Amino acid sequence: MSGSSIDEAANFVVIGFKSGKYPETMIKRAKGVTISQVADAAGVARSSVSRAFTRPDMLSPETVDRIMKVAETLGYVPNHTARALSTGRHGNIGLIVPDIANPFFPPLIQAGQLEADRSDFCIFLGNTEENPKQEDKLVGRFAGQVEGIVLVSSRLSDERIRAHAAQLPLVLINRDVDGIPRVLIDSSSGVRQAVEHLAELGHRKIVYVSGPANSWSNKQRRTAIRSAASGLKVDIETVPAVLASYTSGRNAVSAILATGATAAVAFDDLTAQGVLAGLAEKKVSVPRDFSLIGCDDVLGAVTYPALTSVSNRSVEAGRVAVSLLIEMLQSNGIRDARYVLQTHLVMRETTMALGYRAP
Amino acid sequence: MSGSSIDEAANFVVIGFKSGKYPETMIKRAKGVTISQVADAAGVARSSVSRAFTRPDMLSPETVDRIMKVAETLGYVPNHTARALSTGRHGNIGLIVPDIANPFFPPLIQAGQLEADRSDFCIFLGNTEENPKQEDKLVGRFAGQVEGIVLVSSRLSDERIRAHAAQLPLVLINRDVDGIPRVLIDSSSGVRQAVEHLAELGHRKIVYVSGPANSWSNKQRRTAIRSAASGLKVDIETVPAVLASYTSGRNAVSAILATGATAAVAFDDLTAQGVLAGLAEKKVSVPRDFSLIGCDDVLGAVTYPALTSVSNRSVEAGRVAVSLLIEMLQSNGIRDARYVLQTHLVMRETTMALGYRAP
DNA sequence: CTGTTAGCGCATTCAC
DNA sequence: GTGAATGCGCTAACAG
Repeated sequence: MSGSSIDEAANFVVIGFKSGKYPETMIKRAKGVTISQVADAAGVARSSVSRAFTRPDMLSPETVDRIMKVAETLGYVPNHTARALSTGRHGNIGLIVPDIANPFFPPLIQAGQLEADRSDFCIFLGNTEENPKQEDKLVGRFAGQVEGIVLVSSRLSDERIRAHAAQLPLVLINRDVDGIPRVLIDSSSGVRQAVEHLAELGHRKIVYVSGPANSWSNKQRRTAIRSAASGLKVDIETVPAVLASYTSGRNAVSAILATGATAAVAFDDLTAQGVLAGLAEKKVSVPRDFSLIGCDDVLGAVTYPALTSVSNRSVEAGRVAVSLLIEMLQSNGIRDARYVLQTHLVMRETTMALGYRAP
Repeated sequence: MSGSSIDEAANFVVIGFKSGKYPETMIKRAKGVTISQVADAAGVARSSVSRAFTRPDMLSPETVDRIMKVAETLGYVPNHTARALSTGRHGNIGLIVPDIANPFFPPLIQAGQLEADRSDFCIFLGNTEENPKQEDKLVGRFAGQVEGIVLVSSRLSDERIRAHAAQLPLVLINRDVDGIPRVLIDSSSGVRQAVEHLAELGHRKIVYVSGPANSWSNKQRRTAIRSAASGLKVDIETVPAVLASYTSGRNAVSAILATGATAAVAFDDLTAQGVLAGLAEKKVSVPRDFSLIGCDDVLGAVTYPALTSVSNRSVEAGRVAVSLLIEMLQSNGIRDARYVLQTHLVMRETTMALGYRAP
């Protein structure tokens, strides 16, 4: 293994391992049948073979048929790379996210993938680990081989984003840069509903368990909560959770209870889940003693008690962004589009009327 | 919008939308600075520019320096596609998974991505939606532009897998096809520990809430549970859950309780979470009245009560598979490797000694 | 309808 | 150490 990185994979067991090559039959890879070989075998010009695959309508049906048959038997498959060099179009788009492991993104990626597939585009996936430098690097690396890029929750500065947009078609998700096509998930609408819901239930003091300070969404949510509360005779207190995570939510519980609030809205579902655990530790029952609402609805339906949360629209965001990008690519036009997806409250089992509590 | 798919995105609001082109400064894309332009500007031959980027050691340091400087100011960036056509290597690998939205895969993808990045490879992501035909299609589409592919939990037949492997380097995860390099996550070791753990706690009747019938992992886990139980004086009953999901777990609860068992091991964490919810509905307290163990450890740490589960090793699997593939690519050799990653029980809060229960 | 001719941008022999 | 030619596999005018 010559000190390869695989060696570092501690704790594995190699059951079978044969070094050396495969038997003759397996090592032989179809080393790329070219268009010329097909042309020769079919007795036509190379361009006809090309046409048979790209514009069959330009050829007589019989010719197409014959070429296809020969291609089939020869095992010819068009070389995507060569085609791309010639046409300048490779049918690939890039999708760059900050953190695949965050449950918010996979559905978005999936939806984007599906949409790309509908137009026969392949997806390059990039994960920036929340690192702007890595993001820059990925965009550069993708640049040569994708026709456009969807940047999700970019951590780049507006300047860098503009710079990249000057190089190739770009669509943004959850980032509002003027002049660059973007789709925004407006969680404020859902957050507002959350506050109204809690107010209706009789809660008069609500705490917002905040998320990462540099997050666009966090800012948006905090603002929305404040503005919603101001018209409703309810007090808002903010408790920071440092990171958007389970543990920080759990750690925030003491501070939350200290405020005397009877309900909380958390920056996201992970944080809410942490709060839930912390509350249980302190024998505070949800929703009987305390109401809790999450955001992004990524865990709500699969945990117990089922978490009331704000919908995320990430599926639509992924779909619309990719669709928008492909449309730009195909029409070769750029449009200053700004889609805003509204969210709403998804009611489940973690909220309850205040009156229910022993007075 | 001419009836584009974006129109179908119900429930969105377009706040700003200007059709037409960008102002001059924005529509002008750097239409690809070529090696020739750099050569001219630097007063050298095209080949020298090429060398400056690929084999700087073949040029005098001053020349390299001058070329690089010119390239920089011109904004030249090597065209990946053209290079690929010329060299036959494009530095891309494909990663195909059945379902990105399943929380089991994202960490695996992330790890693979990270590993690829270390060797400057880009990743094509494919999502098959659990559909073999889609998987076949993706492999074909990728074939022209990746050097190798990692197939995760492939739903393809052994024959199809072999056929693809004859076309390009392939590495399998959780699929045991002889002759194809593969990395397997052996959940049986962890499941065995789970049974032993429950036995030590005094449980004498355990039910296995099974997963999808056609799943390699499900088969493996069920077998492991049986064999572990046989040496420990504990009874195993199997309750099917049809799908590996929250709702099917929730629906299985009646059947589970009907067996008279005092503990359960679920096919995966999602199912376990469903069981947890179903149990709570029936006022059965976990872990006081009933012990529960999940599999894959994807939710355990972020839910309440924290779920005892079997580790998944998906991160290592992704890392090792990609590393293996890249090694194959670079050494141009194929090896019949078979890595088996052992799992173990991760104890949290959903199991408890039977004796604790009121007798 | 189909064949001919040029490149796409780069890496890579060869010479010098 | 550097320049000049050739080709990777394919598409796209341009003729016929």
